[in-house]
Amino acid sequence: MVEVAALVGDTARATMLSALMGGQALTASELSALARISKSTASGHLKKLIGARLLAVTQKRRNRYYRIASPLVAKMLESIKAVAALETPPRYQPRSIQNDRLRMARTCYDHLAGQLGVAIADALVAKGYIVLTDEGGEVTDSGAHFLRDFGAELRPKSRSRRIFCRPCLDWSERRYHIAGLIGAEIWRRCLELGWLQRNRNTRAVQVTRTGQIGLRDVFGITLKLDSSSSRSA
Amino acid sequence: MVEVAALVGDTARATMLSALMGGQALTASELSALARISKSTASGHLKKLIGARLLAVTQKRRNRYYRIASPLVAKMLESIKAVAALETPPRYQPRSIQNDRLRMARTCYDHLAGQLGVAIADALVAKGYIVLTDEGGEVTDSGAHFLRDFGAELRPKSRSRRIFCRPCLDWSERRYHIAGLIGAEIWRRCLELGWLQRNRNTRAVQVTRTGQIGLRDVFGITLKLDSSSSRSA
DNA sequence: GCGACAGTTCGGTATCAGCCGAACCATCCG
DNA sequence: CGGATGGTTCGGCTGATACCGAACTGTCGC
Repeated sequence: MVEVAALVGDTARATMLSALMGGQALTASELSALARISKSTASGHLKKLIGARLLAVTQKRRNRYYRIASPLVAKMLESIKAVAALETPPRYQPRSIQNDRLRMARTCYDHLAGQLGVAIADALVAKGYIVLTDEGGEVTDSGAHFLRDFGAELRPKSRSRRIFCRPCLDWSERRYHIAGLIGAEIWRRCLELGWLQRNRNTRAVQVTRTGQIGLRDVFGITLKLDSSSSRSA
Repeated sequence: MVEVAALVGDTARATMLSALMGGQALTASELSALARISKSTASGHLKKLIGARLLAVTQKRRNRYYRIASPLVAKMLESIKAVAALETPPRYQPRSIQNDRLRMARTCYDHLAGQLGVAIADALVAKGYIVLTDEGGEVTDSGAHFLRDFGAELRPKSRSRRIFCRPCLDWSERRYHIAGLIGAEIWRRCLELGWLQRNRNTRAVQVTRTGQIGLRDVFGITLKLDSSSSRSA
């Protein structure tokens, strides 16, 4: 336990892990650049993270692509971030276009987060398609129908008839969005439909023109795309 | 995020936090003894943990009682422990009566864990009283009936009709047990009935004579109380 | 083969954070 | 009041570890 936390408890390593929480695999060089440390230092850090099985790596051509080793690790990082967000006084970080983009829409390992993630969760709850509390979530019958129409693959993993969806506390919004199988499927499908696009080296997500229309028509979500985010309260 | 993880990433502090995960509030002296550090060092650590809102403190007479600040923090520690347990090669820690007791039955913040916790979860699942997957859990109608008969208070927090129960990955058993509202209620009721007893300064839980009978009759659980735990695979 | 690029290893430096004991403050109890 | 107990603050010590540059390995593409 100590070792794991200590690994996350270093700025350079935490930066790398955060970047990888975007869900994309990144190379050692990219990670060293993001963390603003020399390649040699980064190499050492990555070695430790691999050793502790927080990261996994695959060699492709002459690059080594690092990624979060498992959903369990992702969940842990989520929960650490959630606690850290609580602790931080309400708005300490300076506003910047970068931060605003992240607050707007970003990926969280394998699902959507930020205002968009929360908006989708809210919309589905409002329509009675899912039930979501801080202890758990579930897709209703009508919700399963709707999501299947949307194009999501909803095989419940185990034998259980129910399709659960895990709530994930959003550090920027302090509200829940949808993680787990359902969250991953929604994100996958949005990509597939060309509604959303990811940018390399950042967790921020772009909403395309068709995406704006689609999100409005299907989910009933209208996005205020200018950085007029309120953050009130 | 870094700060929070760094706080947990120190042996002395992690020991204290682990002890407090037993659910009981402990004094500074007790914590310093458990972590085997001087009072002055412990005082410094506790100050930091309070500052970061990982712990909360209440003064009672001339003692200061420290406790985990919130369920969110508890959840975070759980998840760190879960990852750490995966990483650790299967059975590195030496067997001891202490460890065996902990593996047998212990508290995890506000609910039961260890073989007993898993056994209860298994029993409830087998009888169709709850549904439990790695993404979430829920009490069925018959389960709600059963648990109410048992004496648990089952008010769903929000308006939603459903009663969720959060699954918590057990580091010693590598299986899920029941956390959240339901888990807390079961533990509370077991204490109330005198089935279980807690020991000061340890997370290990004692099963009383009546507890053995009650667990067998109500939940259908027979406990092998000798330390013949298998841990096979 | 030969630059160019990706990544690791090694040696040396320096900072940081944990640790303790002693002194100190506060509360309790006889 | 005075000794005992619980806890914090302070100053000084020390070990751990993050950091870098330079040298090295290996792979790619021309």
